[in-house]
Amino acid sequence: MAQEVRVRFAPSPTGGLHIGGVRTALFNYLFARNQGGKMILRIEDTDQKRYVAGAEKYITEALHWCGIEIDEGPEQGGAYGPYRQSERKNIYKDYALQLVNGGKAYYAFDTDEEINAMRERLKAAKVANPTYNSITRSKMKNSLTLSDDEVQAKMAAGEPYVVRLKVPKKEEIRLNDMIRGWVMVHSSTIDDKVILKSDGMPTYHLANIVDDHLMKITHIIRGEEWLPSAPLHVLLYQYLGWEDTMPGFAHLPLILKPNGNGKLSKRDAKQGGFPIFPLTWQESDTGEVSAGFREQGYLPPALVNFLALLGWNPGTEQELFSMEELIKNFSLERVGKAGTKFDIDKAKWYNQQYLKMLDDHEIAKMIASDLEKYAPDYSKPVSKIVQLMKERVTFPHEVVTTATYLFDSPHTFDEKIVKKKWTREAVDVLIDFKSALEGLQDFNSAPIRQQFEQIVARNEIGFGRVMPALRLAITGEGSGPDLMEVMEIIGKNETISRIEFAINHLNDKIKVS
RNA sequence: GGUCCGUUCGUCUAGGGGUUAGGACGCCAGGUUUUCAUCCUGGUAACAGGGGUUCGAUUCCCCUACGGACUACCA
Repeated sequence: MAQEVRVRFAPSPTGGLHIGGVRTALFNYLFARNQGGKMILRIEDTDQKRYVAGAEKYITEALHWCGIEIDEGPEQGGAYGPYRQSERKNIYKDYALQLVNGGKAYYAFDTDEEINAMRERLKAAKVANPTYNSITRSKMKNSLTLSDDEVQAKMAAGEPYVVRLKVPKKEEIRLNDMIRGWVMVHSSTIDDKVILKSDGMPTYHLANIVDDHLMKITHIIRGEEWLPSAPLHVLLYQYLGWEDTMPGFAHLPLILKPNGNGKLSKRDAKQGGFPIFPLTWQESDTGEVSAGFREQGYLPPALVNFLALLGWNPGTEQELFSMEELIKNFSLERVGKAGTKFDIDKAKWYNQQYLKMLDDHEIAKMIASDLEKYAPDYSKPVSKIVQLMKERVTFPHEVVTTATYLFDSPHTFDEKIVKKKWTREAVDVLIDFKSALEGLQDFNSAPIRQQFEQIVARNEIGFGRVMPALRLAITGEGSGPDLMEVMEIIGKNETISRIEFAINHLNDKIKVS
């Protein structure tokens, strides 16, 4: 029987979850579900200096909002916990020790100053890439150069030390990435990475390998930024004797700036006026707020669909995928290699598509708070407004914000439209139309339209020459949804008084010609 | 600088030794003597460059250019 697929999303709780992280989580999730496997959430909080309170909660909430379900994690528990690395501190130390005892790692006592001095020395000697490595370690203060007694004495004296991996001098390290194929690196280009810090915490490299092994992770799906250190991780698997159960690697392409070069950043989001965080995130120290997709009105399935197609494609011409369809169709083979630019227009398009699929009453629920804000006294059925507006907006709140004239008479009139469309002939028809409305009993869109058509015909004028003026009078704008519906919604009295007001107010602006 | 990864319309991408190089977003035009939006139809627009291999290369190989990531006791 094939082994159960187990993947993990392993963020570091150092702040809000970036959209790239969400996509990584999503791809892990899709792969896991596609394979009938498990999705594990592991919190990588080994750096106490960068720990941000609230970040873990944010991550959990964000994943939940996106519909990414966690099978095992800090909240759910599971057979391989704990799922926070800070709570696993002792485990790592044992493995570090095992590596030292097996001659695969060593203690190092060098201070920052000593390491810097070494780098300066090498730089002066024109060494291309000065690092703590198989060559330089012989000149440093570590358990390879010091006698056992000296090492013991230092440790007994409480001198701080780290554990460094003893990377071989000349060896080829290969790994078969599921997306990129074979990648080969010479060990001489890898430095003797610190695997256990002086505070007793592991670095990413050790913690990652140990946890993935202990948690029986079968596939490591992560961002491309990890590709350069992947060979180091392979080496670690070899040294720990876990090579035969080493997980498969899949390094995802990065998400890049929409225009220009480099990877997507908070700055781009600010400048472009679009979110890159799933939920709004506020920096606890600076108070800086980053907009969230959720708060901007993006629908989770739209974001998920957009993100899934950022780097992956189904190989067909289908564009719209529910989570179930994504799960069914997902495969790592169809993930691209090249970095992808972030295109918010496409995200908006997806949102529009999903918004249209929503029931009116669902949208009505979503805009309740907006309605409260813009029209607290509004008492008519919201479903009418939703019906009228939903096909023309991208975000739920726009149902309210782009049609404020549904709740309040216009305060201003679009100057350009006034200049072009507020004509003598149109105003004359409007006067006629107004008095006709006064006698109209059944004030619904159909009879209103009928009335309007009759008057237009009677005046022997084109529909299009009056309509813009009427719209201007009713809404103050030059464009919008079906006007007859708008008049029905605002009601007879309001309609008449708006037409009246416009005629008086714009009297001296009538276009003659 | 070094190591590694990458490069098809403006963007996301399909394809793959012989194709009118396909789709989507965006943009433009038409349907529309009622605008805007939706919708439908159509249009615009791409194989980074140079060498090979081959009857034939966008596809395979090499080089160059460009882009990206990494190069911490951060993940």
